[in-house]
Amino acid sequence: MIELKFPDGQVRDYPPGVTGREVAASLSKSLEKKALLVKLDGELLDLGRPLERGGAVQIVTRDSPEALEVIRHDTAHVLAEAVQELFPGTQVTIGPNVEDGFYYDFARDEPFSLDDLALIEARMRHIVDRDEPITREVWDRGEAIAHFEGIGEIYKAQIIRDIPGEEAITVYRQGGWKDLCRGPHLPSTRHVGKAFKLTKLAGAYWRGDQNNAQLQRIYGTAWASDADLAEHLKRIEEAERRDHRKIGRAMDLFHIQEEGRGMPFWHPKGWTLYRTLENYVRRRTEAAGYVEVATPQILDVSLWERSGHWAKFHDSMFVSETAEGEVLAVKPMNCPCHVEIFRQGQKSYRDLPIRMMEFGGLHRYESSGSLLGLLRVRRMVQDDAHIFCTEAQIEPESTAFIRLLQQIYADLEVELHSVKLALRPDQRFGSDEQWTIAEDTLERAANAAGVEVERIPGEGAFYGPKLEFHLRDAIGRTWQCGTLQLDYVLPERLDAAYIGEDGQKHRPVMLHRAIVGSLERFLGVLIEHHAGAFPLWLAPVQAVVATITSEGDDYAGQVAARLRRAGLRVEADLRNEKVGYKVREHSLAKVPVIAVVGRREAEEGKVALRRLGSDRQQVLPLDEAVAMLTAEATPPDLR
RNA sequence: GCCGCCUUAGCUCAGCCGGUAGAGCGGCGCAUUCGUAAUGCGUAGGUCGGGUGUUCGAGUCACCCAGGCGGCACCA
Repeated sequence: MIELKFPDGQVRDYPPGVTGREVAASLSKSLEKKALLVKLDGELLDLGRPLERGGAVQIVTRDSPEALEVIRHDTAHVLAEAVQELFPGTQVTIGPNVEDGFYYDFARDEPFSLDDLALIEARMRHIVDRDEPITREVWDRGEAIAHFEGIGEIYKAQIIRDIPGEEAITVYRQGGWKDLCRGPHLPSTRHVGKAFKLTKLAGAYWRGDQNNAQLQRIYGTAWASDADLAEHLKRIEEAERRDHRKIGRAMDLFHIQEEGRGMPFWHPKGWTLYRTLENYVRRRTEAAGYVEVATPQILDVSLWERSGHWAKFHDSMFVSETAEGEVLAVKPMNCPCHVEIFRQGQKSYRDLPIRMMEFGGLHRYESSGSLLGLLRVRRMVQDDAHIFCTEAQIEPESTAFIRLLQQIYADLEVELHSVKLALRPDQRFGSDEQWTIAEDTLERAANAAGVEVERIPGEGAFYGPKLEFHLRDAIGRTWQCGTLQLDYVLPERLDAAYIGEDGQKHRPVMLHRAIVGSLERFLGVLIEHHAGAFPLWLAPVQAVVATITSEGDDYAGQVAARLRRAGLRVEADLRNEKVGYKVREHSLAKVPVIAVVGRREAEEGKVALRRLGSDRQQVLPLDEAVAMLTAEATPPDLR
């Protein structure tokens, strides 16, 4: 007998080989009906899988998060079956889950069309209705390869070849259709349900390598219930309305045109926002002990050759040749320039750390397909700084940096999505010991600032590991904004040195760091995060003074002048329009405060304030309103 | 760069099977002075991303190019 322990603490004996289904049935008829999977000691198994040993057992039903993952994965299988029924000759490859859904990559010469998606969805529903039992089989490796090659599934055969020798090869039979899969799966296709939708069509490379064949990826979303699906679709729709490109146009912040792909034109309001952010970051950074510098936009290629960037990145640099035959490269990053400033004169260990900051305008020739609004551009300004320090200063400087970043993100009310630690890449400089120390130092520094990091192998820069601070856009894509990178290489290549306590020359360590990253990208995220409704201190237009009739014009002018003198960005709306119309218009333009003045306010020396998103009014004496708004419009670091 | 889709007035979008373009908002003009998310009337805007082809005739079909979007790849 094997001993199974249930979540409620109950322990029961069962014969070895009992299935999850039988266990569920032994508890209650209704549980047997609802059961989808069984969990044994944390491992999720098919309901029909014989249990050979005892342990903590749990019957998993539709409403559990684990079941949802399996539902999504099974929906991908149903998708694959439907595609192969409809389009014979199409090869299947892989179909993993992603956030909120799944995808499946197919190899087929002819591309799928959007119309095909509807067709495929209909067939998927049909397969769900057919209620095909899903069963697990363990196959011999050689037979499995022969089978999949025999039916022309070369990708599946390839996958089997790459499965480590000790692992079992499992094939799931779904009606008459078979797929190689680790599982687990639902008992039958009926349980997949119909709360799914195919959402997008895309190209994707086999094994993520652009040298390989391009496959066709179909994305879908799947949920445990129709209500969940509907809610998800609604969320997506709402998120799309927060798209910074739409809001940017509606608020007249910026535009991008064909002749300057990836190079935003900032309009007056957008530029006000931009400068407000820039000045805020500048103050916080200076207060943290940085010095600001400015360096050339375009430099002789020899500097980039010395730094090593020319060899590695010249394909993504803008280059110009002069009439005299010099080759100049537009700077893609500031690091070498900062090293050159460091190298001027002689530096002592007493000077370190030197924290050198620049709002550096950069140009990078990013691939055409990667450009995206403000989030991926070819022209950007980074809040770029380099900290030249000693080995011993790396950790405290790193921790201080992360604290500064946390402070700034908190002030801007954005939420950090994740922090990644990009570890040594295959091609790199430096010894393994050096890398181990560098990686561990960054992680310790992060932990000291209360940040948990996610280690990602192979993603580091060639000169050192990096911490990446990721934010999310409206539809959930993540974007690296802040970064902290450890670099032993560039000081060496560009011969940066300081005189140590011992009177000898030493190499400083260089920390590359940015908090908002590129102002363009950060503003893109910020616009989406706030849906254009910025906190008062950031809003490009902070208040509009709106009259009700022309009799309020004089007083409105005085109110606007008072607010402007107090430093607020204010517009007066004296147009001959109904006040309701003005309120609507400025609300749509996301102006945080509308100050309505009519005869009453004029007579009493007051203003009626209306906040964006609220329909209540606050009637205040002008002095009080000015004091209140001024306080609120003060950037967080100046309060 | 690769795959797919899209590209019509300032904006958002409609234009079926090919017969030389419509709406709403916005703009402009006039009237209206009206207390918190759209006052009424009038009026001007486009040759349909660019090009080539098919056709008696193309926004509508085909092809090429460009840009945008969703992915993939890339991201110092």
